[in-house]
Amino acid sequence: MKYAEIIVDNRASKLDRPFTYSLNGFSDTVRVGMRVIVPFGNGNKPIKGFIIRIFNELTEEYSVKEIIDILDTEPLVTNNMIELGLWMKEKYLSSYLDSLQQILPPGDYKQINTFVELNNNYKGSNFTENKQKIVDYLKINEISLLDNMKKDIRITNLNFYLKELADENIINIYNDIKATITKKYEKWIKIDDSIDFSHAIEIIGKRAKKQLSIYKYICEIDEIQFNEVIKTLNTNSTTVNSLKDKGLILIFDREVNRTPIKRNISKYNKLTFNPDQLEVYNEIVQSFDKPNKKNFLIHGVTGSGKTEIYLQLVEEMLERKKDSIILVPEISLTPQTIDRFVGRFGDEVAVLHSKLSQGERFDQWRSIREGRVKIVVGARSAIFAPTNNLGLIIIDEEHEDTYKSSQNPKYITKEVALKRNELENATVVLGSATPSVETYYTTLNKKFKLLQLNQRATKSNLPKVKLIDMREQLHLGNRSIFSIELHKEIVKNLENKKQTILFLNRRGFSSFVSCRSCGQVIKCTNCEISMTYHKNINRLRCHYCGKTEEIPSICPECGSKYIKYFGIGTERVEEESRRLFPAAKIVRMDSDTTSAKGSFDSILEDMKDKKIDILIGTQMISKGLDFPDVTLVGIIAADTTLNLPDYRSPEKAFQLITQVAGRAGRGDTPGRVILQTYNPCHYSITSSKNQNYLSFYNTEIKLRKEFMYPPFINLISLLIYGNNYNDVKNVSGKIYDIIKKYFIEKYKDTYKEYLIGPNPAPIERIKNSFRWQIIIKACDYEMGKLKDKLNRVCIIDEYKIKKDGIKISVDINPTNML
DNA sequence: AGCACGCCGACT
DNA sequence: GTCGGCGTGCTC
Repeated sequence: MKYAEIIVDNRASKLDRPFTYSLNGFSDTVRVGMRVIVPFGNGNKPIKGFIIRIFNELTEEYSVKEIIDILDTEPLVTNNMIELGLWMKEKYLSSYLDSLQQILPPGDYKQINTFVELNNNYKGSNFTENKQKIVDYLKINEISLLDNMKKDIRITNLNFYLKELADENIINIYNDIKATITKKYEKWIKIDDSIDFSHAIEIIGKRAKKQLSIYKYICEIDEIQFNEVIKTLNTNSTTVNSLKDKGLILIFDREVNRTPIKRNISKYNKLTFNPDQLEVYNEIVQSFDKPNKKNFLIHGVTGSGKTEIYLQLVEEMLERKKDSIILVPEISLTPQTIDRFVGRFGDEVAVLHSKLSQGERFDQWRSIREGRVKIVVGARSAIFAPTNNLGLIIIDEEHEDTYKSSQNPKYITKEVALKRNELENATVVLGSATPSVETYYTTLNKKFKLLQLNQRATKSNLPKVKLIDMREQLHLGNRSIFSIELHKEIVKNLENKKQTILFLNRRGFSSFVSCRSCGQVIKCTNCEISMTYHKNINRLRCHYCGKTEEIPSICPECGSKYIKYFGIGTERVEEESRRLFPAAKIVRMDSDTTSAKGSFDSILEDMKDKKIDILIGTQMISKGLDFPDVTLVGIIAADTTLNLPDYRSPEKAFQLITQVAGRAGRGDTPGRVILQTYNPCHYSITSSKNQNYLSFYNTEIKLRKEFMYPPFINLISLLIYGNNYNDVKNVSGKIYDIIKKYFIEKYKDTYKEYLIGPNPAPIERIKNSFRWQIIIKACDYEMGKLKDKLNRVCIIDEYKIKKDGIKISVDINPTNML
């Protein structure tokens, strides 16, 4: 007899474990990776399940049920991918379902429905009241979906009565798999013109205020997507539907274009390597033929031509009939990057990025699974691309935060890539101008082979960086956001018809607003975060929950009139630039100006065509952009990232400055960088001035060792959050006490160095949710035991400490500790 | 998370 | 005897 371990499709944490079923009649056809329908629970409700293991002998005695049906004719994914998913579950303490979701095809394209109908030749009457209700319902509705039935007749134990009726042969119950059409249509709304406005207002009535505002809104724009109305007006489908019921709007289906943006991408021709590039390339290619594959880190300065190496490695893979996955951070998944791969390899590339619709994503996934494309370019989740014969994984800009998933499973892409390689015997190549401290450390410890590119590919020199101490500017009487030097350089650049990039890692106009009389800072009422002034909407905005608010004219705390704006954002930089350089063409690029689809691309297009003199932006402009006419980069305030309460902030500051500086002087004219700071002596700043990675690394790694931070130790962050402050605090305390026992045993009275908390998180409240934190420091060898403990305390909730509305997030080696 | 079971109290 | 309400415990 054969049995299968099945993960059942139910999000309850208590059900997140394998259940064993007998395969019985399906033994021959069923395989690991297929979905099945199984009877579950007391009522044997048919639900979906996913097979993760098949075996022959039952080791424990318990009654097993038989599976009802198989949903797939072929496994959805390979065994390797399932193993990868199960590995992630252990590694990052996530649920089975969350981990498997990553490796399964995007979206659920089949649904199971249970139907109920009256038996044609049923006889009988004199039912008890509840049974009569059911029979009456079925007389009207004929074949009914069980789910709908439950909504319509509210009887407790409905299933019990249904079962009795079925046993008495009065009704039939069966389940059916209904293929939901892969999303080709979207719901749209338009106004029914046959009703004039004033009449419509009458129909809506005085009480339905929300409906009125929706109606007015749609009147203005004529046609709009259903979901968009709900999102922008912050309403729900019921409210919108009631307008439909009143006959005022029409809801119709519109076909969605499933082909991802097909622009005319010109051929991107093969470039000739310089000697450095060739050496790196050869070293990697030679390793392909060796039985024990090596992994590599390419540490190459900005503009050293890493992309061309990637391209030719991929080409080599194609010749070997093997697949490649190229990962890039989402923000550098710009048309520029895509163009290079599509321009070189054409239709053989699948591009996976966050702007794809569900259907597009599914199409791409399938074309990879079916072997129609052999190259995948995408953001972090592309590491799960279902390639058939993987040979190479490239992770570009390896140090980027976006390679750490913020949702469960909170995986680290690099680690997943290494695991995939282990399973499929491929090669991993990491690339960065500023490798993460952890990666560099492991590289020096021989986990990767270090390959260096110290020259720019075009032989242009790295830009000269000039450090400006902004405190001195103040002494000189310059209170502008531009130092005298930066101002001079911009003027010079404008005269020479060269392009300038101004970088500031903060959007909005001013970073906070406070009262000069009492010092009160205006904070978001949902989050414990100071609000940012946005001049274009003339309101305050919270960058965490997005809420906007009027600017108070008097201080809400003390009533004084002296409200003042402090700190600068990109909007302010834009305004100052326009004032100082009225003739220049100035464009600001941050998430406020690029929310509309295509605006990002069009700004880059304008930049390329030299329609822009000064580009102002946030992180968004720090990565991957390659414009030969940018000769000046101004970093308005290098300190913004430096002062965050996170052990990684010096590293992030160094990386950001180096990356931004690298945008300058990529063409023939040498580049200049003006770096304005209030901390000119900080090692992050001085190292980035000289673009000296090693000097930064050597200082940083010493500090990490001294203060016990990764890579010398693992950090585990437990975040306990919920709307009730006391519950959050109490649950945090209880968790802490349980873990404390474990740590005291081990470390006696020094345990507080390894178990920190429970404390309010640096951001105490987000969207009205209170947040407490426990930080654990753990060595590699004790991770297994500790994770098991955490799993039982926080996830399975063995000690029954969870409360309704309280959630716990476990993050193994988080990148974001706020 | 459902769902059934068991117990209790209300209503008939 | 029948039903609803609520607490508890289980799901291969």
